[in-house]
Amino acid sequence: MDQQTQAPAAPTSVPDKPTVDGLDERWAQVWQDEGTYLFDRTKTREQVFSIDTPPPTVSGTLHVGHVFSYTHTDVIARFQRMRGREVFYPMGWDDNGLPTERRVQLTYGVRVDPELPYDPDFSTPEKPDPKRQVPVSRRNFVELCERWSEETEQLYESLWRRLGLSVDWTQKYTTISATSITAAQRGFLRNLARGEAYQAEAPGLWDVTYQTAVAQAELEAREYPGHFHRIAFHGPAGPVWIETTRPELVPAVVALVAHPDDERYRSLFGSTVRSPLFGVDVPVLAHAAAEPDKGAGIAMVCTFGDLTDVLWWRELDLPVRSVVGRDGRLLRDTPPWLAAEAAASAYGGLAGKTTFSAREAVVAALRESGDLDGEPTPTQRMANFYENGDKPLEIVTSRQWYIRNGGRDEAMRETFLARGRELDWVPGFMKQRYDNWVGGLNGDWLISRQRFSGVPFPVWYPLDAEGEVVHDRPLVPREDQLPVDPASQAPDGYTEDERDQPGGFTRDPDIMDTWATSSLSPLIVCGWERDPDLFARTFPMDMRPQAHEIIRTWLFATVVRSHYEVGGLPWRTVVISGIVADPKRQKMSKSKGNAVDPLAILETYGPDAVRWRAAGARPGTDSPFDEAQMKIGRRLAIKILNASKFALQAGAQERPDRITDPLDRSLLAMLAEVVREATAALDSYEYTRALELTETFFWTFCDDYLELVKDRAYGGRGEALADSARATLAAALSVQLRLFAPFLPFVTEEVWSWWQEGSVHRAEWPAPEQLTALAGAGDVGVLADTSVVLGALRKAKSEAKTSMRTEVASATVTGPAEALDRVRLAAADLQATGRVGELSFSPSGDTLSAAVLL
RNA sequence: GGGCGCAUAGCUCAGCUGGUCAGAGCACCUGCCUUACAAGCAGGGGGUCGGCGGUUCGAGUCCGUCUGCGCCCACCA
Repeated sequence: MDQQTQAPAAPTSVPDKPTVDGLDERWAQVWQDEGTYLFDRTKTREQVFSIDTPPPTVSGTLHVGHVFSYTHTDVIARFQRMRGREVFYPMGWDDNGLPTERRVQLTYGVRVDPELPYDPDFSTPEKPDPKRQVPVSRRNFVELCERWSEETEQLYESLWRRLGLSVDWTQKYTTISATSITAAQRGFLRNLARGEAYQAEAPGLWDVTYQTAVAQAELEAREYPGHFHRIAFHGPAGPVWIETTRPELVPAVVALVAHPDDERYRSLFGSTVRSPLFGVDVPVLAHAAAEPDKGAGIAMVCTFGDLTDVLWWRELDLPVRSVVGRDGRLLRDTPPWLAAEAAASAYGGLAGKTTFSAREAVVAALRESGDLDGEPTPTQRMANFYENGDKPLEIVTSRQWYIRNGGRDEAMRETFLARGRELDWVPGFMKQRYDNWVGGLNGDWLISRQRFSGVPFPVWYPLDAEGEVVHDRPLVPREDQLPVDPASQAPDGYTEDERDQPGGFTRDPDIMDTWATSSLSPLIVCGWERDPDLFARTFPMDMRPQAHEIIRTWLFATVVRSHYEVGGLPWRTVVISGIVADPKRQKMSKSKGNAVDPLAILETYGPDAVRWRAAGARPGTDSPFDEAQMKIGRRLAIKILNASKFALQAGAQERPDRITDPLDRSLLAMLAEVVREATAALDSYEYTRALELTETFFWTFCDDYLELVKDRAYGGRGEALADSARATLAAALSVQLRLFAPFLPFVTEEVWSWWQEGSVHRAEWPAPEQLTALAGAGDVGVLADTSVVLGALRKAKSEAKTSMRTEVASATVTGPAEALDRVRLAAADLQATGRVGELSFSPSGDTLSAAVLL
């Protein structure tokens, strides 16, 4: 215990009218000037608490949901810092990839035309028109992405400073920085060298709007209106009717498939039927994945209409007959299997059409040929969409890069499920999401995107004498050459003039998906391969806070990458935040127009109030946003100012040897228990409980203890008893300010500055042992029972509709003898507070109460 | 269709391993200018803990089941 034994000078800087307004700007500045939250990298791994903060994407805006979840993390960070851990708490911005591109397209009204040359004098359109986007060169576009990112990042940082996040801003990172690119390329090269990354040409989900492949984790199933069409195929024994929602794919048919046990079609298995309009002969096959009660029970397999088609194509060894191109239109050239005159002419009317208008054309032709039975019947079906797209995904065959994640390997999947079990999940049930996702993977992780802004694959390919790309001999840089831009740098052994020449080289055209970079966030921030000393002090990290909707992406991908690079988990604990909904329980989003601007809320109520409300939302629990709640937090902050002012003006002094009064000791015994429980709660990330405990105690402290002790502290019963009260006030205030500090950093810092040295945020977290030592044999029951009697006195006055200053002629306390003994210990304080003339005690019954005569 | 979560006062939520657990805050009502705070203080009313079964001496608290709500995943014939 390092309590002072001499009385310190009386506090002199307590304002007459304390206010919470303006505290945020003042203290944010001080913390920055003093470097209060700078990370001390001389500390060892055991002394460090490291946090893998989610980098918000700069493609959007920060809303109240972000404010809540980042506050949760900050509460933990502040707690750990006060407990003596050196907190490694960097902040990142995700300015990489397609989301940023989308944002830039919309904001500036531009689109990339890779053919255009760079225009150094380009300026964005005055009034962006999403319908008529201005074509710009790739380099101009990437510059616009950077410009957007920088502007947004500054806004984000100022909001976080305003909120009081205790991040070390010197550790800031972005996902498109040279450091991040280097890490992403290094990680990829190592995955490639170890065989964890591979390239394959295969059918995959494709967004025709953005013209890029899309990963399983970015899918979203949505309802999509369509029509069932009943269409005839022609067999030896007459027509075979199938139902389809995609008649435009009839030219791509490769087979009909029914369930092997389906009596209706059993006789057809092995035979051949002819497609309508195009007259292509296709086999009728049996496969267990066919569902007899879906549609007609026999399905038209087109390569490719959906993922089931891909399954049948693979398992039944069917040919590829793609008709939908990357732009979502039917191929302009007539495919070879439609070379016959009638087929070619039928296809001629479809070539170059969108799938939508091709469908209309095919339906008209089928109707005319008599191969359509009845009229199409409307249906709602589920279709896969890219989560940011608005057209259903097509399946297109393309060459892509993958990282093995267990999606095609049972044993590996089990490995990653085991990693999930090693991880400490808060709350525990969120692990289910991870298990569900990993268990349901149906392919490896697609990491390549056919886009412009992002981390390029550090890969070139040789071109043979005919100028054909030799994909199976990729050329890669050495790690010490990273980061590389294969679009402007030539691989070793080649010169730039050999680019795209026969016998020369070409670059890999793709960039990595943003998750391929952000999945390395723990490695990037901890200095993997860049700063081994930092890495040793910070990795594996202690905590990953994140939202539950990105368990399948960010969390899982990070586990995969870390497993490959270091053979272990990237962090010990993941803390999943809930969602902030509007008062009607709708999820907040900008598109719904119900998103609340966090800056306005911060300005109205102050950051402490907003943080208080945020801390009321437990991990993993969704919480409605209710502005009325902010007022309560604000009131708490004001109360802390006023109560502290009173305690200090009453002469609070840290003199532990003076604490002798039973009521004082009772208070400290009670507080010791609060500290014990609050600390345990915070240790297990239950910050809400810690706040509740602290707050409940604080209100008892204000309403009962401060009132009971007022007279004595002012010297009403002599200096010795006054000193006991003053020393108790000092101890209790000091401890409570520290308990509140993680939640209400501004107001606690303000009060701390009135009478203490340094920052409360670098002060030592209170220990229950220190308080129990001060409390001695203090009995929590003394204050508790005295409060009961005080309540009876107040009730009597309240019911008499009279002032609390009213004199009480006499009061008789009744109850169990032990309780009466406890109240006796505080009788003098009770009498002074309640203005009780005659106080008597009469043991009876087992309920403590008081008969009051005004 | 598979999984997870939630259902306790008008509102937002606590109630951990079953026995002072029927609570808190807000809202509401009634009072009080009490020199820390009127953006305050004191007091008060208000719930058969979603329904139905079961285990138990005893169940918001455990089990089953049903209903409703939310989320994650799957679902293009």
